[in-house]
Amino acid sequence: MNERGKTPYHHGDLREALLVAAEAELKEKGVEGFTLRGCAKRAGVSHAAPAHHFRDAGALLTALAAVAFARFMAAMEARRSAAAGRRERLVALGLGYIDFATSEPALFRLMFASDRPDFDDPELHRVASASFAMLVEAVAAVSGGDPMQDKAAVLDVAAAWSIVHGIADLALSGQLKFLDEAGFAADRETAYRDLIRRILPKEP
Amino acid sequence: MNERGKTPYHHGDLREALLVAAEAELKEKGVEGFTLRGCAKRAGVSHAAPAHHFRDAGALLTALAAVAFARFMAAMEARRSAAAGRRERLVALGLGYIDFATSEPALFRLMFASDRPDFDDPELHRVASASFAMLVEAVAAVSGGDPMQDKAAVLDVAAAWSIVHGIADLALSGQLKFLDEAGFAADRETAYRDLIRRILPKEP
DNA sequence: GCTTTTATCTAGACAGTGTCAGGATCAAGA
DNA sequence: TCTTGATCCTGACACTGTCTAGATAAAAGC
Repeated sequence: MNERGKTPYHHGDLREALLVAAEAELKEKGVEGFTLRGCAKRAGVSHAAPAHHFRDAGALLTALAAVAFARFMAAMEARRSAAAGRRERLVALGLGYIDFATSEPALFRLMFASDRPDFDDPELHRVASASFAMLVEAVAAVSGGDPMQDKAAVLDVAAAWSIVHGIADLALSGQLKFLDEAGFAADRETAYRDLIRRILPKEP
Repeated sequence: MNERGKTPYHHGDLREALLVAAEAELKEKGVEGFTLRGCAKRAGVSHAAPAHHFRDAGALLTALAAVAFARFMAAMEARRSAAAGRRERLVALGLGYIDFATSEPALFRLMFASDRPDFDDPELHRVASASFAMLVEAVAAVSGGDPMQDKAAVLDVAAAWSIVHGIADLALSGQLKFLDEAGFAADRETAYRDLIRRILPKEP
């Protein structure tokens, strides 16, 4: 350590600092403008330092995608826990999905529309599967059947995921602006709610 | 021209050749691995030659996205014209949407999940709007109201686009494989059809 | 016909990128 | 104290996109 606040030779927790830097880099430059050297500069470290913590740029993005999935699940959980009733909890889960996509577009693109992360990575695969399981569980609570056996329940899962993912991806790329011009500017959420409810299995 | 088949100094139609090369480059390397120099090499031309036809790499991808939208519309039209009945024609349009996404994943990503094309470009904006209009028209034929005025009809458009886009994007990134394991391997199309039908406005 | 203009393409250079090799620094254990 | 291993830096390499200057050929002017 250097006693007078100067930058010490060893960072302390460079791995964590690089993840923070990578997120900032991603938000500012986008997935396609992302730069490993830029991350190193943000973390105040030489351009080759990241290699000691991440094999290459893809590995850093893989780790970042993993923490993004964790926050993604938190966003869904936040909405779900505030809702009452099985149907409303599923709708809330979808709204959380959309919340995350629109508030963290860069991370969402990294997770669902990029080839740079290694999706065979065990940790990333784990959190991605966990978020999928959240959805399956919420759908099962509504439709009744076991979504991994009952053919109709499988379609319920696909329908729920597709409508929510479609809304999220289109909203993220600014392609649902026509909703505002039609009077949904004040609260798009009402519109989203209506859309999600359309695919729910019929009330018994 | 050089009479004995050697490469002439002037290409003849380099602009078109670059678009072909760019498509091959995109399919092979993906949006994030796309290289302008690689396109030049594929077209058998020096690395700086493309500058005379496209301002920069983004302009080439913008032009490519425009031709991709044209083919996108053709894929939807092919399905629609083979279907009978207003509802079935809308479903068919959606299947064409999904057809294109799964058969041309790189182009689809370029069109809907990339920041590299300039979507303010007049030509690109034109074809993108045209494909949107196709969808609006097909929905209007089913729901009755004017989708740009009637609030309910606007939601019908958003619902149709979202479910179809969601299916397309998830299928493209291999995230609907669970459908196969549930018995839809033989014909996913049946599953897609069922999903799209769920969001259609109720039959009168 | 011949010259001049214009469009097209090549060659070379520059800064910036990811990654590799070799050396410097420092904490911790022998 | 000395050695070991982890951490970080400097320098280099082959690439990238883009800029410049010059070469080539087709078209236009006379």
